[in-house]
This record gives sequence, structure tokens and C-alpha cells, in this order.
Amino acid sequence: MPHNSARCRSNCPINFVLETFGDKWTLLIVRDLLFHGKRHYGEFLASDEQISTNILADRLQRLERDGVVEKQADPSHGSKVIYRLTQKGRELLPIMLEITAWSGKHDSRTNVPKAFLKQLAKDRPRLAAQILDSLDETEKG
Amino acid sequence: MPHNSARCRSNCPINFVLETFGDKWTLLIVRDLLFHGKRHYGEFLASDEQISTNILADRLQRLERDGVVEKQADPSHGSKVIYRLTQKGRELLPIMLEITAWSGKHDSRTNVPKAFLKQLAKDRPRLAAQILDSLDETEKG
DNA sequence: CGCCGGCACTTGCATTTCGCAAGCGCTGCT
DNA sequence: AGCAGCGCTTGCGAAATGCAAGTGCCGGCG
Repeated sequence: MPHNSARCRSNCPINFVLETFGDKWTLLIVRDLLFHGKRHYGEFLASDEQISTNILADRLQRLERDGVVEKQADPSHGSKVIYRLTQKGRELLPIMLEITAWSGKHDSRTNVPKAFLKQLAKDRPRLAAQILDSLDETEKG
Repeated sequence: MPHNSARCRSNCPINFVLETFGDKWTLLIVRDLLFHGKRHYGEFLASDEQISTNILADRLQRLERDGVVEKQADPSHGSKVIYRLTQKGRELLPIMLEITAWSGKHDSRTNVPKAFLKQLAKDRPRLAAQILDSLDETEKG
């Protein structure tokens, strides 16, 4: 937890998320976990933005320490590791959706499908529930 | 705009906001503009988190370049400068409110008043409207 | 008219973080 | 027994950050 660390800067809620997510990479890992069903180290490494392996290892460790992500051995494959969001991590979804809406509006080159933005505007709770459901599916399978 | 820069990493909406806000400081400036009615360089400098002056100058310049903030001379005091959010910047409010809600829930030492969180849960559009109104007030006065 | 204080930056330099490439250790498969 | 895949570590040059001091402009006051 940020506030347990020595370098806590304030108790402002904006600052609180910045202590964990205030860099160019951490939120991309959350995105991959939440929207893209990724669970393995190599999958994060393969994302478009090309995170380097040392940074990835560092960020996963921080996310785990901050209670956003948990790590477990892959039962079906001993040398693999499964990363998944905790409940706290899943609760980032509303933030992620607001971010998507904002970028959808202000980024002329966005890759967000129009249909997704429409659904976001029309019935956000339902969309959120669908995303969490499909995440559960992924984690079961 | 991030995508006009050479170092654009992808067209993902999450990445889009990270290109502008992906560091430990930028969003604190937005917070000060949006929630605390700050407009002057020296006011940002005085915030709890103690941003250093060279970083502040750099971030304000980037925010202006990205169309989130605009800069104008203070008519009442020639050596002062007024910074204000553009419409695009004001539209960050929903993101900021979601962040506040998340931190309010997960940060045991948060300084967010309980009443604020309640209002956030109960009638968010109204709260958002109030915040924007009081921002208009500040900018008029 | 000249000086002084406030304000918005700039500059220089030490420290930290990042980015890239190579390598390591363990596991399962053949 | 050997090899390939996977998660992660290490080393090093480059870039970003943090800190402190300095610069230039404006307004106010004597």
C-alpha cells in the first residue's frame, strides 16, 4: 500500500492512485488483465506497446504488493505463472471505462469501436457486468 | 496530441491518456485546477506533494500542447499568468470522480470526506454539475 | 527615477529510473 | 540426456527527475 511506504506524498485520493499507477506502464497491465483476458507474463510482454521485461517484472511485483494483482502457479503447467486481478483490481473497471470514453471522444485515431462507445453511453452498468462476466469465464477456462 | 508525436505507442484508449497523464505529477495539476480552484503557478507549487519548479513548468507546457490547459495573462496583474482547463480538460471530471471513489474505498487514510463519498454514490451527475459550477464561479471572480 | 519584492520560469548538476540486450534457472517434453 | 519454453535477473548507457540557485519581467513605493 502506498501510504505504508516511506515516500507517501499526501492523503489525496488522486495522489493515492498515482502512487500505484502513476507511470506509463502499470495501467496497461491492468488493461490486459481486465479487457484482454491475459494472465501470463509472456502475454503482457507481447502487447502492442512493447514493455520491456525488467519493467514488467517490477510492475507486477508492485501490483501484487499493493493488492491489485495476485500471482499463482499454473496447475496445468509448472513453469507458468498465472496473474489475476484481485477484487480491488477489478474495481478499477469504472475508472478504465471513463478513460475509454474520454479517449474515444478526444483521440481522433482511437481504436475503440463506435459500438462500444455507444453501449458505454447507453447502459454502462450492463456493459461493466458483461466485462466482468467474461473475465470470470476466462478465469474458469 | 500524443498521436501526433513520434513516440506514439498504440491507439489504445488507455494508452492515449497515459501519453499525457502517465506520470506522478500531471494529474495533480489537473486536480488543483478542477477541485481546488487554483490558477497560478505559485499555487500549484504550494500543493502538499511538493512538485519541483522545473517539473511543473514542463508539465504545464505539455498540458497546454495537448489542449488540456490554456494559458493567459492575468489582466489584473501583469507579471501573473492564469492557467485554466479547456473543455477537454473539464471533461476529465468523471475520471477524477471515479478515481476519488476508488481511493475513498481502498485507502484507509484517505482525506476524502465521508459526505463527499456519499454524495458521489447517491447522485453523481448532480455532484459533477456542482463542481463545474463552482469552477465557473472561481473563473469569473 | 530607482530599488525591491513577487512571480514565473530556467539552468546546472547529482541521483534515480528507464530501455535494451543478454543471460540464468527451472520445468516439461522427447 | 538434451533441448525448448517460460519467467525473471543483470549490466550498462540514456533519459528523466529532484534539488537549489539564478534570471528576467512587472508593479509598487519612496
